[in-house]
Amino acid sequence: MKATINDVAKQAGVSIKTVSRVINNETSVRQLTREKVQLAVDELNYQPNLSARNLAGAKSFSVAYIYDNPNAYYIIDMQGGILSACKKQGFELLIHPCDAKNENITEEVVNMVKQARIAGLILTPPLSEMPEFVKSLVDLDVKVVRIMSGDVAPDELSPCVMVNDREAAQTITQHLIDLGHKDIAFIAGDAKHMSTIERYKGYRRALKLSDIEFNKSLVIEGEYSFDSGVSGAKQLMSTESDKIRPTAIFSCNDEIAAGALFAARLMDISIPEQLSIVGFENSPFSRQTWPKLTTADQPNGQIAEDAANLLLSQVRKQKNQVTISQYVPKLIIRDSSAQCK
Amino acid sequence: MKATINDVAKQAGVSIKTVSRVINNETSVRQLTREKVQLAVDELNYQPNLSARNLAGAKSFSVAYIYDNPNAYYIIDMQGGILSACKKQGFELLIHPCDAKNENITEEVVNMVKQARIAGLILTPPLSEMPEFVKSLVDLDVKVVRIMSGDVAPDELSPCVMVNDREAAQTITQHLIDLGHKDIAFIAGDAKHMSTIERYKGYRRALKLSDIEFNKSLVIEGEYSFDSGVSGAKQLMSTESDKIRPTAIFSCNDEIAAGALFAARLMDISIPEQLSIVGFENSPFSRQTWPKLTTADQPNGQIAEDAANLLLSQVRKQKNQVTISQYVPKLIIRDSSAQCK
DNA sequence: TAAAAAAATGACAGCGCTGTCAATTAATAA
DNA sequence: TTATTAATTGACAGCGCTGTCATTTTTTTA
Repeated sequence: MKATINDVAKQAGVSIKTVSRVINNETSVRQLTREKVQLAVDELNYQPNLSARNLAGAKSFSVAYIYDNPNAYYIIDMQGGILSACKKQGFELLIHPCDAKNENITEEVVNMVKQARIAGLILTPPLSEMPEFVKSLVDLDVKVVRIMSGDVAPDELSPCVMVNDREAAQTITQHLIDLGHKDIAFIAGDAKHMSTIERYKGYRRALKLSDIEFNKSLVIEGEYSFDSGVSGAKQLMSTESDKIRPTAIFSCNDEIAAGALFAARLMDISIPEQLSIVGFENSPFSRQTWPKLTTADQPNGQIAEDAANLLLSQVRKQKNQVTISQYVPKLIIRDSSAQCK
Repeated sequence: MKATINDVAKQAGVSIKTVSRVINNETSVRQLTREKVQLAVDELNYQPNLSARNLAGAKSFSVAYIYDNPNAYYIIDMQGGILSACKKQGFELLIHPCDAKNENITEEVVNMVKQARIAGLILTPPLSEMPEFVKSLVDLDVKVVRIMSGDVAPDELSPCVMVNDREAAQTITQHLIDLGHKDIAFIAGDAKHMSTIERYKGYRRALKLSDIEFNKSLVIEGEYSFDSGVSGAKQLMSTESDKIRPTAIFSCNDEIAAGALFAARLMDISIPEQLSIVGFENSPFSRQTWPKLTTADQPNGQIAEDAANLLLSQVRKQKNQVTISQYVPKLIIRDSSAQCK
């Protein structure tokens, strides 16, 4: 039924070993031979059997995506991107959801890597931001690529694809400043997340560059949740006598922004007329609020595919082809931000 | 390093074939022998090599989840449930996102099934609701289990796990009726989706059972989107002279409900005082609106695990163990529905 | 032109398991 | 008890591929 390496060898008039060499892109095959084999491969629509390869070979053709993230859209996008890269290169993708807070997570993942003879791993936050965990994996005989928040890799543990939240946050804050806002509040996400820290840094830098005095009372600690946005905005917009009320709020993600939006409405503050609110992430969410959120978008699928390609080139010990290793989320101006009056 | 079947055989003092029999749970192994082998398996923490099994055996240990659904939360839940069942039974899960509207989808999936020697497939809406597509797959040498909306399987093509949207919709409508509502509107999701049809049926039945006259002008055709909710609600609540304005809206899912919620607020209609709005699905979404949505919840992870277990028992040709094959989403009363005044 | 070195190719074992079928052992019938 | 049948076990090939190493062919050097 399905063509095997034997069929190809016969068709091309060479030994199966030569076919193997061609499909593995090894050197030391004459150009002419290579073409003959390639022709047979195409004619028979031959695709090597993954099980056989994994069984016979020293290296494996399986990589895994380990994830723990409450944001399903993020995961799906990432997964799709990784899968796309794997498919193109004839690799198989295993997925492994897990709980970053679980004490035994390292053991769990190490076991799974050994058990399934996994050649490479892709890690996204928060897992990619756990150095001990990453270390344990890198020490294994497995390649790792991390997707992280920041401008450069924080260490040498593994190659990284960076998402420059800082710069994006600076841009989005600048957008508010350009609209004439001076009293710009910041509702933070989980303090432990790199993305929160980076976005905060970008916010601060934008203020500084425009010589706007930083006001600590405008910064609210929070977490990446709707409720955090609600309570944050309430706190910020309360009409206590001596407090500065912001004219704009930078929410650390769209969920927080949505919460802030609602709080505002509860308090009869019209958006964006009386208050500008911006989010971050461009989740589907941000298009379903009213008004639609100004936010920052990152091409998660693309980032993931990039990371996967990077991983696969590692696994195959190819010379690293050029890789864009930093992405800057892009400002998307929608309806929740407006000129400061 | 990792224990193989040979190690186990040596340790247990039997042939590898006998070990194979034990791990495959075949009959015709003496109880005593079975225990000896099991002991060795446990001691060595032996786990059979999937690649070898797939290569050697007639049957494969890979199943796939084919999906096309805009709702990432749904996919992630399903995926998690399936994965959990697979892991427990030593199967491998491949995932395959695809586009149901793609003309070549059948060919694409058939190829992938053949290529990867897949033993079984899980299908969710909308793919599970495409009879031709399902037929093509069933004709292959592959088991299929579908998750669908309805009370009983619509055909004999494959086993199904049913989600009884109709009954749930009836319950949720009844909830509105119990609150004194009589003019209950219905904003539909995509007309092609079984779930829309079923939910509509449930809505109609509830009205009928309470002898409430059905009013066609209270039914709005729509799709599963926020915008559909916005425009639907606007249309329903417009103050044209001769139209009946509903006191409650049944939205076909939470996204529509969120849209309706916003439209209501735009029109200065307070929820739930002047208008009750209910959703369906219990998406994370529904907790992030204000007020929080009354909705119907289905345990997607559980449903998926169920479906996967059903599939695996098929694949392994075991006698079907008992399976719950119908789930009824459960009413969750939150803040968006209240007594009719 | 012959010898040495390098490049290209192939023969073959074996990865860890399952399927087939033969051999052994236990259970039952005569 | 012995013959017959059934239950249990094992020997061995082979799934489709890669790794090793030997062989052949080509290229380079003397």
